[in-house]
Amino acid sequence: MIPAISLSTNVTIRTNITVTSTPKAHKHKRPLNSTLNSLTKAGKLDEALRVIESSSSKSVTSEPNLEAYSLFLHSCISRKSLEHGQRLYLHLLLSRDKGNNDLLKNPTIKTKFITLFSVCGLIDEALGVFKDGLEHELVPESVWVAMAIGFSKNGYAKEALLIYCGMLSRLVQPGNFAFSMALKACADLCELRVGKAVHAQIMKCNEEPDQVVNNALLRLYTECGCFDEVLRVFEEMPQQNVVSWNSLIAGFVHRKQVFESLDTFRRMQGEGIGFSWVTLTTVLPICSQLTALNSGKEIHAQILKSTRKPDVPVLNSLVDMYAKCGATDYSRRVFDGMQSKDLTSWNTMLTGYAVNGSLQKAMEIFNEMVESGIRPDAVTFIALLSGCSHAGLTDEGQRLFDKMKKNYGLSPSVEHYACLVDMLGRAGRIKEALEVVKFMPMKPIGSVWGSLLNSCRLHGNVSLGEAIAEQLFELEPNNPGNYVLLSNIYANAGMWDNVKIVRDMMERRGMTKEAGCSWVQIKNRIHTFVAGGGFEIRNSAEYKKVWNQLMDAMEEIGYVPNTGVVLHDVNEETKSIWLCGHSERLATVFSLIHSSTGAPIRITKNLRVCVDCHTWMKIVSSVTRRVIVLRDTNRFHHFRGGACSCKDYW
DNA sequence: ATAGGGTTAG
Repeated sequence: MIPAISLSTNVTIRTNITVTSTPKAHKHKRPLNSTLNSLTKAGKLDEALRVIESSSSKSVTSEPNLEAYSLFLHSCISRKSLEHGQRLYLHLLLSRDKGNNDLLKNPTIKTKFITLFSVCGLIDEALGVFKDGLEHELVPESVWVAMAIGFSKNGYAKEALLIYCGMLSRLVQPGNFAFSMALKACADLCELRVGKAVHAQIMKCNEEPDQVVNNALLRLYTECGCFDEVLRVFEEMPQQNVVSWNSLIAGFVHRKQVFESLDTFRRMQGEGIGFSWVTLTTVLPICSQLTALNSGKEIHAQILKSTRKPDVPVLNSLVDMYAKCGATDYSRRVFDGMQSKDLTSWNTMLTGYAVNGSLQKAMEIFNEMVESGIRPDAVTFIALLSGCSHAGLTDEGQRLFDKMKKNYGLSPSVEHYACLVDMLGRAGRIKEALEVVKFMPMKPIGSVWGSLLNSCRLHGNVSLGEAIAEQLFELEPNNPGNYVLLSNIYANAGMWDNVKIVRDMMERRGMTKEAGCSWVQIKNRIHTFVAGGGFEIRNSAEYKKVWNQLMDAMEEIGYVPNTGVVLHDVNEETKSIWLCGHSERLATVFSLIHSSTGAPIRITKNLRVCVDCHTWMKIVSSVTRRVIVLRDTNRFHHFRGGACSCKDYW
């Protein structure tokens, strides 16, 4: 923890700045400094230190000069070599005690020590250097900025902002460096009010704000959701660079305007700005979200064409993009080609397999990961546990849950307990699931009750479902999904009166079931279908032809629609007509018409797939001999030859 | 010395 910084404001400000004079030129000094500099430049820091340490034993006048120490410290910072820096610090302290020139007072040296300690994570030490003599000297901007950056980089945005305030209270005039640092701190804290105050100071300042300051403003307003301000700063700044454009894209992502963000990315290419790895790590997750495999592949091609080496985060998001498009083979190829991997790389690959139902492969990745010395974290286990849950591997999942604490020292969070409860409930072991809820060390969150409610639906347990729903309605009164689950339970039991009661309750509370919506990317366009809509397409001759062919083939197989999934009390015929209008079916037929033969069809749905559509898709995959990958809110379904990878367990 | 980033859940 950081000690509270006390920056007393009632300090007499001295007008005469203490300038530390550099040691006077001496005939022995030059050779000493040049040896020191060449040792430092060669990276021989140990030898350099020996020269420094022995210099003081001879005579005062042979002390190395400021530039030599500066260069040495610069090298320590870029190598994050704490040890060498600490030894120099000690040396200077001793030298000061002997009454020599106090170089620790020098702003350049001070700045470098603060930076070194903070890049090494020793923020207390950095603060010590900063505070040393703070009361008695007029400290220039650079030192304040270095300290603030130190706090900021170590995750202490509030402290960074306090440093900025301290600087103002000492009447030190902030420049562009200080402004951008302060804006970053405000952005990290979502401190719009302070951020706007800094913006005002910038406008009043004589110095023109540079590109970095403008970009920091862009991020501040993006983070705080002030999109109008983002657009204004973007338009008004004299020149936008990649970072500015990245902020603009992030701004659209923030507002969930995913199509606009993709358009902005395209515009940026059109204007010859190009992209940076950060651009791609902003855009690739959009492709993941949209299952826009074609766009994702295009970006992959850009990466391959680039002469620069992609960094780990870009490749991680590429692995994720392919996985979210249901193409784990591609993910694996990228993953295997990575020269260095971090924890996220492993988690992403593992999660990709888990959500696509390849739990065996996920376990293989897990074992490889452990063997190569990477410590799994909480995310690793959430992926594994939810994977086990979906695959129905309850025993394996329970073993992992125990192993998590015993072998890896990770105490399970609510989310891990939610997975465990889900796993037991799905397997029909609802009593055990309830026991877990009773004895878990924290209060259950909505998702825990939610998964229990879903288990009641899967296993037709009406009375328990009612009890759980009551809890849930209190906890999450405005989540329509919970009401839909309860009415599903009633509908499956044929209790149509109760279905109506739930529906009326929803209406009274002003809630509507989210409309089913599916989409698919064909070439570069994403086509969206809403349940019961898409009439222009459904009335086309092409659509009718394909639809009728499918219906004939299905009738031959003996498919009968399962109308139980339609929750409204209408006659059987209307119910089956409504089923035909389910969005995933519209998207499927559309894809059959417009995609190239042989290629898998990839559809994404905003809700859970309904039982009847699931059956329907299995048959379509069989009669058309096409692979259909359907991603719903829960998991992936890979339909192939009449069967689904989820083994009807979801 | 200053601005921009990726993974998990019913």
